[in-house]
Parts: sequence; C-alpha cells; structure tokens
Amino acid sequence: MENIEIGERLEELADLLEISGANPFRIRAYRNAVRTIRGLTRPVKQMVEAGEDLTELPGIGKDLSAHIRELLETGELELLKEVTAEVPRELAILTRLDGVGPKKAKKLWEELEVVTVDDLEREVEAGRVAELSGFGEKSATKILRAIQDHRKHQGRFLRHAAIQYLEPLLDHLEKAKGIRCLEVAGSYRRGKETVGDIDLLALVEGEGKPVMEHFIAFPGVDRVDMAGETRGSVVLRSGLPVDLRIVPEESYGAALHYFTGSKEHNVEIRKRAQERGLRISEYGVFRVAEEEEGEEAREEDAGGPEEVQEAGPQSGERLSGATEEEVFQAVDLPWIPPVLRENQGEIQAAEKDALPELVALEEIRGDLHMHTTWSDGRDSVRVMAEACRERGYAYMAITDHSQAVTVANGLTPERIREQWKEIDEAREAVEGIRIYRGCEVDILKDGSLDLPDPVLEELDLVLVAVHSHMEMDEAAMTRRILEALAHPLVDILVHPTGRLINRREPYSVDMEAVLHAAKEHDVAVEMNANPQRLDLHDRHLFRARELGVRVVVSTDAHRTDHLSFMESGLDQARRGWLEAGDVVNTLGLDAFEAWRTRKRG
DNA sequence: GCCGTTTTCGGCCCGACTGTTTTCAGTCG
Repeated sequence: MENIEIGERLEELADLLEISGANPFRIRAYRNAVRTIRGLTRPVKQMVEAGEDLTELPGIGKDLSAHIRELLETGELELLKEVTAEVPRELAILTRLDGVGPKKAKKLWEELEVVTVDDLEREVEAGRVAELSGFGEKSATKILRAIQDHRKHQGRFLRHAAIQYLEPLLDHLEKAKGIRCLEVAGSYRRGKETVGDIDLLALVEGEGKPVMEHFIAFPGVDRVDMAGETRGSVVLRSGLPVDLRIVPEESYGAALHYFTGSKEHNVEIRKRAQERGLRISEYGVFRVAEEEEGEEAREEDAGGPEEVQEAGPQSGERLSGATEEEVFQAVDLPWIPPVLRENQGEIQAAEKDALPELVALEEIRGDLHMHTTWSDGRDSVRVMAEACRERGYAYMAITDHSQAVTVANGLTPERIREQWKEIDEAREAVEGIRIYRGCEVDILKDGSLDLPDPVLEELDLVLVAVHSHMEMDEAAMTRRILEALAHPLVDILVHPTGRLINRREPYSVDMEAVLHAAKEHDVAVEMNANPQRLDLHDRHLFRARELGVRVVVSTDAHRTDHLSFMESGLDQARRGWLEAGDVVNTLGLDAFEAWRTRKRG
C-alpha cells in the first residue's frame, strides 16, 4: 500500500470519528499523522521493511504506528471497520460540502437518514432540512448551492487559469479609495499548481467598509457569500471563489503571513510562539498577559462580578507584526520563502540556518524541450531560436516528437535528418545561442526507443517519454521506463508521470524505482513547466534532490509564447526545494556541454 | 492520540462570520 492510500484511510477514519463525536484532539492527532504521511518523500512500506521505527516520525505514536503497520500487512484497518459499523462511510463526503461540517452531517443522518449527497438534495427540496432545529431557510438554501458547486466544480483551478480570472478584479480593486497595498496570499503565493480559492490581502487606510463595498460591487462577481468589516467572500462568474481581508498597517505582515499559510505551517509557528509566551494572530505578535494565562482557573475560583480583562484578539502587549520578517523573528527564525511553507521541514531547516537557496529565473541558461512545425509546434525552428535568444539563453534544444506519436506528426529517421538541415540554417542565422539537435523519443510499449541507435548517436540530446499505452499496470509500466533509462544514449526522462492536472491521472509507476534508476544511469528527470502538466510533482522533486538525481526545468513549448512557462516550472521546482546546483539547465554553456557529452565518449 | 526546558498528566493555534439563537455553536481558513 502506498503512502497516498494510507493517508486516505486514516483521513477517512478521522472524518468518521469526528462525525461520531470523538475527542477533537484525538481527531487532530489523526489528521496530523495524515499530514506527516503525505509529506514523506519515501514510501512508509520501505521504512517498515527497513526496520525503522515509525514513532520517530512527528505526530505518530504507538497507536498510529500500529494502524499503519496493520494497513501495510493486511490492507485493512480493524478500527475503521468498527467505526463504519456505527457511522456510514459516505457521510464523510457530506462534510466536503461548503457549510456542512461533522455536526450537521451527523444531525442530517440521525434525523433524516441522509447518507449521500443525493439524499441530502432530496430532503432539502422537500423542505425537511429547513425544519430541523439548528438549521433554517438560509442554511437549506446554502446547502443546495453547495451541492451544485460540488457537482460542477470537483477539481481545483489551475494556478495559471486562476490568475487570468483574477486580473480584472485586481484592476478594479486598485481603484478603491483608501487601498495602499494589495497582495495575493494563500496557496497562490505559495506557488501551488492548483488553487481552491484566492486570498487577497488589502492594506487600507482608515475605514475598511467602503473597500469591502467596492469589492462586492465588482461586475464579475456572481454571488456574495459574506461581507463583514474585515473579511469578505465572493464567487466570480468563472466559478473562482475570492476572499478579501482588510487589515491595518501595523498588522500587515502578520496578516500576510497568516493568510499565506499553509495552515500546517501556521500551526507550527503559533506553537513556537506559545512556547515563548507569545501569541501570534493575523493582528500581530503579542505577549500573553498574566491575567490571560490564569484566566480559566480564576473565573472558577472567584466566580464573582470582578473585572477581568477580556482576552480579545488584540489584548496583551503588541510586540510587532507590520512585516513578515518580524513575525519570524519573534519565534527566532529567519524569513522563510512562501513556497516552502508547508510544514515539511522548512521550520527545522530555518532553525539550523539551512534553508535552500532556491533556484531563480535569472539562473536559467537554456530551455531543453520544445516543438516546432516539424511535429506539433506552431513556430519554425528559427522563430523558436530567436525567441530563446531573446530570453537571454545561452543554449536550447529543438526536440520534436518521434514517429510513433503519429497524432503529433512525429519524425521518422528520414524526416529528422531533413530537420537537421533546417537546424543548421538556424545556427547560421541566429547568433549568440547554441542550438542542439534533440528529439522527444517515444518509449515504446516494450521499453525500447522509437528511433534506431544510429540516429540517436547523431543527436545532441535524447529526451524520452511515454505517450501511449498509459493504462499498463504499475509493474509493467515501471519495467518499461526502467528499460528506457538503461539505454546508454538517454539524457532526460520528460514528463515522468504523464499526468494532466484535473484531466488525466498520472500513469501508475513506481517513482521511487524510476528515480533510483535515473541516478544509476545518470539520466536527468524533467520538471515539465507546461501549466497543465507540472510534471514532476513537488514531492518527487524533493526526493530527486535527496537522491542526487539531476533535474531539468523545461517548458515543452509548442509556440514561442509558451517559453514563458519557465516561470511556473520554477515555482514548482522551488516547491521541491531545488537549488541552482540541482538543475542542469542552470549550467553555463561549457559546463552544460560537459554534462551533455558525459555519455558520448 | 501525541507530546514533553511544564516529562507520564494535562495540555493541544486563533479569530471572523453566519444563522439561529437569546448568548452561542458550527464552520471555515
């Protein structure tokens, strides 16, 4: 069983325990464990086989370690069976609906025997939900809307798409009176490949209310979910939910940190604050007042009308919070880049002053994956070369498809030789950039390559990829790819998992084995920057780095404007903690030339 | 259920907003 599946089972367990009313802290413990499992770069299975003690992992103690072992050994979990005997499994799905949490799901089930989303819709329409105590007309309407949203919008938004929907709103908001600063926080700022919603932060001078009114008056707003003094929430016509938070100057850094998240990172930071007698909220960093610490006990003891200072959000002595640096400083840490804030080791690394120096766009010296009119690209070799030179690259590779990819007009040995003439012409015409003859060679079903060795030998750079028979089982697919990696002329494995975000799942392949093979055969793996792909995933990149596998960040451009995908690719690379030294195409021309010819005598 | 410069008990991040309530529970991020 893989980490993902272990995480799913434990999460389901947590959901169901929550509905059944278990101790909230116990539930939190399960969720913490799920996070730990999901954040691991190695299969738990492997750790257990190697005799490692799982209780060494954060948030995993005796019980959870036993649960995980049970899942690995039997594929099942006794506790989960016991809980599902009491609470139907499907109820966990209901809590994914906006506005429906564990308490409401339980009530709907107990009072109306609602189990599925369809049941719920029927009961709402029959008017029975509105009659339940604790519910009402508004709740019922909200649930109905949540059901529609749930059906319409299963997946998250591609980051790339979200910013396009968002830009007109940003233009609109900047015209609001009193706005001094506007920033996108949330998972967008952390560089995530997809976003569920957009969190906007506005620094406002004076009253926040007019800004909130301006926000909800944006013509592209489809509906307003809420609009308070400091927080508002709308859904745009594109379906993109947008939250706006309005904060004063002295809180700006604390708010930016808080609304950037991740939630898990924030929890850790706040725990650290607590250990230091501080309280961090979106308002700033505060020293916890004496009265506050002993508050509970005092209330019980005295019980009188005595005036006790309210423990409001801004009580206690404000220490800082205007900048993010101040927030980190309060808990004795250096500023941590947003892309790392996932509580996956960045806090420990920051403590030891060992944060990575993340790879930057200025360090990229070439793009090694792109298509032209010779296969399925829009632009000619020469036009692509000029565009790459325009970006300041020192080198580039033309890598059209090979013959097996017929839908993309892949190149036969004869046609690729013709293409080389055109590449020669471009070399003459476009100065100041080295143009390599490459090819994205198909990995055939049996793991052999789609072009004969004599052709491969004449290429400057050999990329390999899977484009067909993606339904193979994991063992077969892994064998197929390992076979290709072992070929002595292969340089780069491109889009290694084949996923298309929200559209096609990765093919089943043992990525751990692939990365080990890449290391063994000195093959680089690609971070494909196409926004639909972003393949490899950040966890795999992290693992590649751990194993010392080289990574290439390339765009897979099919036209000149796709060359700008490099930016999104680097976001993903940074989320995988990559430094320039991990990325082959940061090498200068000479060093890259040395790498490129490492296998070519 | 986990964890420990509070170490085997007693804690566990913090606040906004809504709807259904008469002072707050539930949900969300």
